[in-house]
Amino acid sequence: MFKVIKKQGKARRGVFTCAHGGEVQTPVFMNVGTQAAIKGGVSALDLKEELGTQIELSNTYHLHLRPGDDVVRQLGGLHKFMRWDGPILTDSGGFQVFSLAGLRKISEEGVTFASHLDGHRIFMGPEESMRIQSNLGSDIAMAFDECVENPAAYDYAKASCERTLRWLERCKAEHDRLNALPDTINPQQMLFGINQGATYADLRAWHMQQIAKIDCDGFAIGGLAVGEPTEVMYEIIDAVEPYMPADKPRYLMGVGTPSNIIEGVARGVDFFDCVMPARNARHGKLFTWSGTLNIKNAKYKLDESPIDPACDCPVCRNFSRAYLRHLFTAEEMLAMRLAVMHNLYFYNKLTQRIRESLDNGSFDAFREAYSKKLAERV
RNA sequence: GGGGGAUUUCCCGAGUGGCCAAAGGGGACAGACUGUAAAUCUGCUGGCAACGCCUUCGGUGGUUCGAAUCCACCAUCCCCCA
Repeated sequence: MFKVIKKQGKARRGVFTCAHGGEVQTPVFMNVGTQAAIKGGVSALDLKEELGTQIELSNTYHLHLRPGDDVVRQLGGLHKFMRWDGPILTDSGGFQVFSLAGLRKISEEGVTFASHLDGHRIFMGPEESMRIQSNLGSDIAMAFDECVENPAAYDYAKASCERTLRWLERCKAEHDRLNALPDTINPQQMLFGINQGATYADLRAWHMQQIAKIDCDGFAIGGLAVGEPTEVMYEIIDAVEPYMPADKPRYLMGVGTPSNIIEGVARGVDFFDCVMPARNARHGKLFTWSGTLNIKNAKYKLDESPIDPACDCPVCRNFSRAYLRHLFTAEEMLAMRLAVMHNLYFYNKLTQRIRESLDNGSFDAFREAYSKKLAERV
């Protein structure tokens, strides 16, 4: 269930309702916990109590491998397993078709992976992905797609997105069947379709029109931020957006930087997710309201100020840059935990401020003030 | 007192006549990261008016066209025998 409550240009302020956790305010940034954990030592309790997280995202391929979706099902589903009672979106494994390109083979039926853990063969097609996600009991299941690396040859991109369309039809049928079973973990699980077509506007538009005919609960733009320049990504969003159903949520998968998110909202996107805040945090790159900084830099050795004086996250309220830098230098695991907490809080706060600006009609001013600034170096 | 071994660029440690400003680690410094095979990966680490020059392998003085590498003495440290 999704409702747009306010618009400014193409930007949308909305409310999305899930079986777990009730309402999600959009635009929203989903916090990535691939293996049912936020990397860097952050738990669902931190997400709930400290970081302002609305939705958590986990991964079908990774949880199928370990601990096994059958195990998660026996333990009562992903929500209970990881102690997160808010909404969960599961990615389908389609991204692994891209990220594990050297370890898989694609056919019409689906994809055969060589496990990145031990090399054993795993077959995942649309039906398998839906069954795994049903076992996980997530609130939103993503369709099984092929995420194609950019740049891609036109003919390949065309054949691939045609196949992804056929896969979506199979996903939809299997998803409906699974939701209707009496012992389904989450019978209210929703399904989002995914648009593909590489960097070709005509393929993107055609594909979007086709998948829009299938009764999904939302639609995603996939296959972006995978090699193409940022400007091309924006052009593709602009090319696809007119064909995305206005009454359903739009999700730009795997994106992105704070600026990407602001620009995505300006182009009509409601949902985002990205590993960037967590991964960059683990590597010492932190986001602030005046740009990014690398906390490992020598210049912070004696800096008693917080990471960001304009931030009120638990880390900035308590710890200095000098302390954070020391923790990184000494390779204390607390360094990663604190850094990840700060960056996730920042991203969640970013979308909160975007929502507030949409509520009071000042989104254009917000975009003007921050879109470029957040990409600068402090 | 006698015998043997060692001293290398921030640290450890290769190098025993020219291909050596000197391998390889570490550390330091800096960068990358976009639906997570990432607590990972990359670059850089004597100086300069830099396609070349200058200084540097414990110190001083030699041998040689040429020395971190060979010789002499000195300094410091380690081991063995008294």
